[in-house]
Amino acid sequence: MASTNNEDLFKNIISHAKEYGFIFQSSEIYDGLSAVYDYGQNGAELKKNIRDYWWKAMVQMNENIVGIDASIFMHPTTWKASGHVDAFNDPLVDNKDSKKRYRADVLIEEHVAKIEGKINKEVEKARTRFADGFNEYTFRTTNARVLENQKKIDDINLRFKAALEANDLVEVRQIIIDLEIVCPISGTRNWTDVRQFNLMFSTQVGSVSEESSTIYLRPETAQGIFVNFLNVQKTGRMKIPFGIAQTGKAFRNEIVARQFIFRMREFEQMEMQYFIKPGTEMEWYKYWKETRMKWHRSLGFPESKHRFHDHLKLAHYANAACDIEFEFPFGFKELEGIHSRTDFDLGNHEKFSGKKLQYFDPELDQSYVPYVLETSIGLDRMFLAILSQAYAEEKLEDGSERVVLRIPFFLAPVKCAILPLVKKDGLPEKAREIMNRLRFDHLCQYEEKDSIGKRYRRQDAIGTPFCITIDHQTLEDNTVTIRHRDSMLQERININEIEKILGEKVSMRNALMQISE
RNA sequence: GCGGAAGUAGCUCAUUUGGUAGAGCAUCAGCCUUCCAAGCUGAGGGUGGCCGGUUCGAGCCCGGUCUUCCGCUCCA
Repeated sequence: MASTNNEDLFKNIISHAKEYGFIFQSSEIYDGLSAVYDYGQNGAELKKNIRDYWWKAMVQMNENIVGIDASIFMHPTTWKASGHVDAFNDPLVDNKDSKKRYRADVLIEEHVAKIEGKINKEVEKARTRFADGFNEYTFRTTNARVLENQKKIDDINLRFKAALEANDLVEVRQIIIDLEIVCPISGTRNWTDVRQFNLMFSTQVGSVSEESSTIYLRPETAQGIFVNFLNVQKTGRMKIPFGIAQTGKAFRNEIVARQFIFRMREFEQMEMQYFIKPGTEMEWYKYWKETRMKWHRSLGFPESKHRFHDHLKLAHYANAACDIEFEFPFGFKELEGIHSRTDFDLGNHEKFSGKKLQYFDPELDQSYVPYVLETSIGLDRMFLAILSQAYAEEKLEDGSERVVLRIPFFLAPVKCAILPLVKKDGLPEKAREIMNRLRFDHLCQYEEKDSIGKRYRRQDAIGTPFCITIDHQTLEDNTVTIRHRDSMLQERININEIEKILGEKVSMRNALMQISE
């Protein structure tokens, strides 16, 4: 049972998640559906609590951030404007010998880079030869070998661009063959056809197929915010800088979707788009990097578990971008992205919709398209991060073992278990009384079956922070024991103190205070 | 998608040249009443992932298919 390495550990976490009602595979009775998962009774609670914590940290704690809930269906032009129709298509090609898959555009770009390398070598050689009298510009524009290579590059780029624009995949393959590009692994030119993978799911609107039109399930929630920028700004009388937050499902037809709920075809995002004055983006980029990292750190996990990863290669819409990575059992992986999106999105929506999406800045006495700073976190990934960090297999002093989920108290699915020590002598009745008081504020569980030790372990396994046990002494002096999940220690307290203690311990308040410092 | 491994009860696994499926834990009922899992008695639960082939006979051999895990790749 005990995990000896990270691979075992991850497997055990997955089994634990299923065994205790956190995550089930979708449509399991039909053999499941690849890369789609369902949240069970405890998973749904944990997920909701994470979402709530994010929402409160972003919307409730910031006067200038408001939340919306946009639809999953959007006008198809949205995705032309956002660049997803074009940029989310990767032409892929396999080498039949090495069985490795490559992006066709990357193969061609790398080939071009090689030729550029040749040119640079030529330039450097000349520089040493001519010493002081060397003029790089003249050399680059007159040297025969340089010109020849430069023409090669220009020709390739021209041909490749034309092929992409015409969506001519046969031509893309022909380019690879003509350039005699070989697979770095096998060294052969034995390529399959180039295939296109559209990462957006499409469906039909309209009941009759002839009248229907194709629309997409959104691949990101952000566009629902951009198209509502003016609605919210005007009706909320928002002044720049201000933010719009949203949580919701998004869909991507991943070629390879794996690693449990880390990469799913249907997933939930928590995004906030912060609208700012152009030119201030680096300032806000820095601010939100720090602010979002604080949020992650407020969960009390070891500092070494999080790190920033700055993007060198930027997406089509960004001028600066980084990830907050978390060390999952399978390594450091992206949890949240922070992107400076410039005016790319609003600018394009202006272009495609013909509507002005601008903000009048009274200080500057002029209108502009705001710049956007995005924070985008995967809720399911956050769930997995918390689950894998919380999961612990412990060896106790008496030699026995327990599995405990050390979930931060305020995120735990069940906050408190009410346990009569035995199933008679009026203890169940007393326990029910307490349960009926606590249920107004917290999700509690009442359990009377099995030995008390077994019941404690079951609560540990789902991460319940507190167990209230009613024993014979309770009937005499109105006291109970409260047992702490992490230390397994017990205290005897008066029944009237339970609500206060529990209220303080499981409150989100402490964490929120930590991030607003 | 490609390559490798795997799929038998809710979970972990057994059934060894192919002869019509078993254990522990879990679940449920009853007994016991005990502050950190594994006390006693009994019960339910499987068309062996699915489809097909070989065979008198397939959980076991063969083919296909689905799903999961690992590697390649991408992203939240």
